[in-house]
Amino acid sequence: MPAHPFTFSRPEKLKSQIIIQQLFSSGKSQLAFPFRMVWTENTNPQSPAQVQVSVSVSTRNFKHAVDRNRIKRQMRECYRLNKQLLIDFLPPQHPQLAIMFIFVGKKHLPYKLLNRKLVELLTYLRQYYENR
RNA sequence: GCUACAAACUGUUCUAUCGCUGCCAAAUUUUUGGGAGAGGAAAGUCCGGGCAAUACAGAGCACCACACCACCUAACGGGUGGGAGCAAUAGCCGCAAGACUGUUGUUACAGCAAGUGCCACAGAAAAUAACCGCUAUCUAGCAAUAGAUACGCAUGGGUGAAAACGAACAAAACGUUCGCAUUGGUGCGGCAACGCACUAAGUUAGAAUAAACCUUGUGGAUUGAAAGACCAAAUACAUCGGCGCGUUGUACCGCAAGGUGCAACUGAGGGCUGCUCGUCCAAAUGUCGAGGGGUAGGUCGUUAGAGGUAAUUGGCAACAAGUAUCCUAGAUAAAUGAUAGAAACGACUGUAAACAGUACGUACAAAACCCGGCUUAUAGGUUUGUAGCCCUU
Repeated sequence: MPAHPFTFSRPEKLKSQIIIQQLFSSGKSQLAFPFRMVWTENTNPQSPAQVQVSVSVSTRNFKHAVDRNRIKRQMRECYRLNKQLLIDFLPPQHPQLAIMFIFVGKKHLPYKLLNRKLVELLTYLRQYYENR
């Protein structure tokens, strides 16, 4: 358990193109508007983190980079502040999780709503692994 | 003073909590402290250059770009200054066409006097022009007029963006005069584009069109940082080396040599461990080691540069020179933030005003190898210019 739990540093970011390809070809998916969560278990982890996360906003819905950046930053912030919901629960020997959050909304929404919906998704994921 | 337009400059600030990416210093193996962290366009990716790889004797064709002159620049299709054309406007000369001077705007501003194409609608006709008309001659007729002839006449009409360069006089007909385009000569001024003066020719060439083909001149290798250079796990593989590929029994197949299965022994070697012991795994298409190319991944390229800021000097200016001073982002599924509160400025409402209130607004927009431009977007504020309106003198 790190001293400051609300971090989001490099090992926690999902970057590998190969894992992301796996994610979309064989991952499971859950929708909670305006988010769509795709996740999978990574059996060959490259980093020590238990969960790797990435966020995405489509160019089709948001033409300007400014808008995409802002939404992505807010999504990362939501995850950073709420990730303990999931990580505290997972046992240490559990395989690494790779998660991608995709913003599927067409316009910008208030932060409080984004926060609530992301908590919803994390809670869903937690229950999914509890019931197995 | 207000409004509109154009250009230039500027383009929010602070606090708290929790974070992100480099750097520096401690501590030392993941913590602590310090300090840094988007733009005028970072955008569009439209030009030019650096840089890199590949290609390259030389020449031509094709293709693409550019096109008044001089200068600036690393270079440019960029910039500065100048010239010319065109348009508008004011003044002035002229009967008119048109000329001159000033101001403003504008031009892809070499060639249609090499060839080809095209020229809507209207109109007889849109480029070997004869519809109406006109002239001459002949015929008919008293005459008005009608008809015929001329390879007759571009001079009047209407159409059109344009009608055979334009105008005056005239339908005067192989016109006269004037003006302008164009072509040439001489002199003067200017680096040059070009200008001024004098002078000759002057309807020829449609005084249309080249952001029509084209012609002439000049320039241009191709691909872009996902360029390119280097390091390189695991797994698999080319290659090389060490050790090993054994013994016994039994069953089956086979004429035989031999092969296959099962069991036991041996144990090259490996795992567990810091080492030994121990224990487990392990047998022939084996195992251990070396090893090259090379994948994931990483490092460099990569942020000190045609750099910024001052005043000085030279230049009308773009810009240049030396001097002083400053160091100012470096991510890579891509950091530079999120949330809360306050302030400032503005808007609206109330009010004479101060001021108060507000679920109000604070633009355009995010670096991605680096520079120089161009183009486009931009709330609010400041300055300058132009135009209009109102007030005062």
